[in-house]
Amino acid sequence: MEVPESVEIAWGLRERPGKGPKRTLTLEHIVEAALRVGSAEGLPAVSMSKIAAELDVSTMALYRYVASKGDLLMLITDAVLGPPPPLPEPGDDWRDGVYRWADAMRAALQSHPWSLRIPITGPGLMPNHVAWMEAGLRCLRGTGLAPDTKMAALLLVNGFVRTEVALLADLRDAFDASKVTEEEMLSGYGRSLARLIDAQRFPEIHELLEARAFDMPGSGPDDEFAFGMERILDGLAVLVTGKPPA
Amino acid sequence: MEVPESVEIAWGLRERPGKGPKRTLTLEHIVEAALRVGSAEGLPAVSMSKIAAELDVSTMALYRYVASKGDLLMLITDAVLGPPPPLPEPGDDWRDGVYRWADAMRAALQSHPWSLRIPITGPGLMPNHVAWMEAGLRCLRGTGLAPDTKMAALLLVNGFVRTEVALLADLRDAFDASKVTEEEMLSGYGRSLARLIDAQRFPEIHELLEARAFDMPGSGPDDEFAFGMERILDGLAVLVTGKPPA
DNA sequence: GCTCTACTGTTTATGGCATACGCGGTATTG
DNA sequence: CAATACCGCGTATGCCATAAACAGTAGAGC
Repeated sequence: MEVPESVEIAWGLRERPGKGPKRTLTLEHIVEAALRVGSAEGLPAVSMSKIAAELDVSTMALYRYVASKGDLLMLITDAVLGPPPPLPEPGDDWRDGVYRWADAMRAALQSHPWSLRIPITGPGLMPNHVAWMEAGLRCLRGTGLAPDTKMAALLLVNGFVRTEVALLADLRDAFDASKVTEEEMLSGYGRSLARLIDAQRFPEIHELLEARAFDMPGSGPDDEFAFGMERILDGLAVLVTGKPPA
Repeated sequence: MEVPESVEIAWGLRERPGKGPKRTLTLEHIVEAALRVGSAEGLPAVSMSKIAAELDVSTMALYRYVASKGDLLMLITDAVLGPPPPLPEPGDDWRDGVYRWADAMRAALQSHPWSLRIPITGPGLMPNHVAWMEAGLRCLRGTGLAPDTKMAALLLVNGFVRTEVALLADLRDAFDASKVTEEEMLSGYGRSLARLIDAQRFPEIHELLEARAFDMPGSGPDDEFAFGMERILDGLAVLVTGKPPA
């Protein structure tokens, strides 16, 4: 019944009676400006004033296009996601399909990591969100899973991708601020831990530190993403075939 | 090297020279007050003024205890998590252990869901965070996984739990606002989707809606959590034993 | 053509926020 | 007793989102 206004606008369900003066902006221009601000200065800088300044327009002008800042943020999340990757061919392996789907999502989010700090206010109803959902479901077509199981599986993957990108981005700019190279990010965390922990109370972590688990250069963010995805896909494979994934 | 100040305080590494007047507050009192405000009015209401008012103290007094609001938010996330559940016995099944670990975390987060909107600013260094990590590692002791693999596994589970609780909380208060019962939450989403979608462009979602996947009362949030956990655990089991999980 | 009217972008105002700064007071240390 | 170092507070600054009132503009109907 009550779909938020910005959602209806995004789907083109609101027609404008062309009465008054011509509009100087479009929703797309506004969202683009917001993306520029966010990329340059992070989410806290994404204020109505900054966006308006970017467009050489007064702050309040934006409210002719958007009902509230929250609505604009919803539009931003949709724009960041962008359209989903091409759909898989009918004969393709579902595993490859889901992996590619997740990886494409990762790439999209990673190009605007600050946007992950936007508080989610509900399940996605925006066009790109729905299109991604459709694409994900298509990847799972051959699995024979029940419809709600497919949804749950996609939610699982989606959550993983978001968490992964957010965590990496946080790590990155936490240690960016400390003028450390990317390679030292993890080892910096290890050293911080080592300073706080004593071996008696935290034997497992101590062991981890002894094993230099945080200094290993071999395991970058890409490997971590691949690791998580393989675990999830293995878990789904058990459900699909009842067999181990070879 | 440079551990944030609030982290050092939380670990008790800052000793106070007892010179001046007695302190009227403690960090714990402040955090408790913040939790009360958050629980009552949500994260946006958690402002320094509101917390100070809750304690009958001026706003600026809080800054004698906390370097910034961000630091206070870190303390809040740690308090919400609380101490981890009891460690598993040496002979226990790792699967049960991890599930219980995740479920305990879910319970902790669910009692303060608003706190999940606090932006994470890096890997956890606070006492409870570290204690939970230790507990999780202990659950994985019998698996024989490599140390960094264990970490990756815990991160995977942790991300899932957080995402799941956050999503559920968002759904809940999105539809709370629309004066709808909890049972109608999902079906309300289904109806919104149905209004926006056409069957040609979104055949898979259309099919999902036809199958009434959003109206099924049988699949509540608990089942969804269990589903995700079982998938992840199955995926890990493949890694641990090289065999399917029965 | 003219007027009406809905729509445009703008200015100004309000109330909230985090926090920098400096004050007078207080309890411990020498 | 005096010095010191810390306490809690009041004030002030500069952001922020957004409500309200305003003057200009262009299409609709005549």
